[in-house]
Amino acid sequence: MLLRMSKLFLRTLREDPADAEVPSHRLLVRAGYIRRAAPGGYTWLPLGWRVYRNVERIVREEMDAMGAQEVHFPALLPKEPYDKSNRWTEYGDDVFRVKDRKGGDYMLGPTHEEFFTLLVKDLYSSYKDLPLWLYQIQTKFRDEQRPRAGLLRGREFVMKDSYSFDIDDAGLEASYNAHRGAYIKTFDRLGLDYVIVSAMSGSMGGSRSEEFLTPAENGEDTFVRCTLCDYAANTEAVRVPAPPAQSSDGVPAAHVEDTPDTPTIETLVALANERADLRRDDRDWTAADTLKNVVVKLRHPGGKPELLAIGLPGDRDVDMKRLEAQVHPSVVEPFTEADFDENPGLVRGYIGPAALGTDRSAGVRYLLDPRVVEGTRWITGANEPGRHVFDLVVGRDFTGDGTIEAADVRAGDPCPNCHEGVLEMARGIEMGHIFQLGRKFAEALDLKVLDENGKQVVVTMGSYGIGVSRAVAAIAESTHDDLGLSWPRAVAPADVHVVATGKEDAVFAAAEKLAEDLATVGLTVLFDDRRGISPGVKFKDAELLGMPTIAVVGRSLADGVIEVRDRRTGDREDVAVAEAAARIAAIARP
RNA sequence: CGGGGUGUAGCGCAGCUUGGUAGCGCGCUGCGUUCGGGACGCAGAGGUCGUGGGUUCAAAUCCCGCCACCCCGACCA
Repeated sequence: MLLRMSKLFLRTLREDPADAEVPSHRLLVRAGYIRRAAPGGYTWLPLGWRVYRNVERIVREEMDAMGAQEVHFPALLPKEPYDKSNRWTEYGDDVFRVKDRKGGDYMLGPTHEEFFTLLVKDLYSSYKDLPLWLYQIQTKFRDEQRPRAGLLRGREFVMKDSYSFDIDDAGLEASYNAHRGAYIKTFDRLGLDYVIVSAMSGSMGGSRSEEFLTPAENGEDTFVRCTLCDYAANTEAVRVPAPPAQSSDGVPAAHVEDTPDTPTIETLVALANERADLRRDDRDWTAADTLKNVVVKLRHPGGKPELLAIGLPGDRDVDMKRLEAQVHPSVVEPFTEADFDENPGLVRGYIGPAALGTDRSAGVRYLLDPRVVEGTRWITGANEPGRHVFDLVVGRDFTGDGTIEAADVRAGDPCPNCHEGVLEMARGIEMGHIFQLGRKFAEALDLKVLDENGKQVVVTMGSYGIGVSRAVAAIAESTHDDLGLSWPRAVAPADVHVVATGKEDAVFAAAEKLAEDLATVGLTVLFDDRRGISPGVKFKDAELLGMPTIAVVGRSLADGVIEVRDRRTGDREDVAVAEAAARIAAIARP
């Protein structure tokens, strides 16, 4: 394959596009790989499409290699199957909904669990047919609140989604592990650095779930990993280890104190340490001794609002993403000034457990942070302006309706796995997500098969995704340098970039021969055969475009040599003209 | 969803305060020179100034609505 730049549909930009912030977006546009066509939608140009197809091919090869079978669904999907899984409602504003001329409801598929389930139900009915692994590579649509960063978060993107169907949990575990292995091979081949982290299953329900994250400053996912053991998790999935229950023996009875002008945790702690009658003997009070009660509104998919109070140590904040992951598919809304007016039982700044709990007058569900265990003593609001309760003990003086993982996770927190190391935080781009769905969809859509005893058994499913178009951006993000893109060989739009410099016909003839020789042995060659372009421009373009090997035919041809450069390392070697093609082929196909 | 900023030629920007014939650089076309690190001269092409309405003799410029893009925020009791 020979791509002549004199004919290639390509225009590189000398300056960065103004609307692109992250490097992958900036460089893919500047280098002429993609163009924005719609909010959150991009057109692939010839070089970009070649990268995309390489990524897609690798993903497909690994799926085929593991024994999954490729199918292809429409992107335009009717409503009915989603009614049965309740996701027509649960998706809320995140999906594009359209109507046909008769007024029938459709959505542009954001994912396809229901349809895969129905397809299998349509054709299979015996345990002998399982396990079954199906996948597709499909355009998905999601009406993101804020598309950003080019291909990293678009409203239209390509995803490889696959689904496993098994007769029992052991089968699901095996299918899950098979996918996990295939993903490791896929991301290794793509040249992507990645971390496998424990994850929340989100809208899919189900149990075990892991994400493949590519570490990147511009990533949208925050994850933690242990400095000692191999624990890694998305912050949303972190389970805070609950300390052991404590004895409340010797803790004085709860007592209400006047604490004027203490609307915040800081002012409350300061006052408690200043006043002789409140001071602790052994140490100063800290924010961690206070129990903060945060009230939010939950909007359930049907539309019903519910009040939820979260009790957590005063030195922690509620992490909205963690909270939303816990309450999904309900949506969290802030508790506003107007809401306080409507709920006189809740005193702004002084909310305490006495008013909270489903059995109390305010009727607010009250969930506690796991650290707030039986026997711990707290300073908290007394439900009156300017008054707080001291020595309020969990279990003795109040209980919650349950626990919730909504407090923020911080670097330095103890590791939930080994309990010895501490957590460090990093950001990453979600490249893949695998999870065990269990029987949720099969039950909702009635996917059953006969087992060996002739009994109907609900099938258990797994669901596995790779962001194919996102991977192009993630690879660009993690491999570029100051000069431009720098593709791994496996996905580069061409194996080698042959640059002819100068004006001598002999140079262009030699470059032409080299390019053709390389193409003949099966390499894809990007050939800069443009006349009248100064060498500096060609070199800059070659670096921006990022082919892994650059062959310069120019001045040194007079000495019988061609210069071969490695884009990544910058290493240069002079190779005799006669050996150039063989040498380059050896580099490109080691 | 809230706040801020921006929208003028393919790209990057000026012009807007103070309304009066739409500009600069890059890129693009032609001719000539140059030819190993984003060359130069001369001559050109290219814009319903995001969009819809309003004010005005006159709107890129002033007012209102909408759309898009970028950034920040979303609870801290």
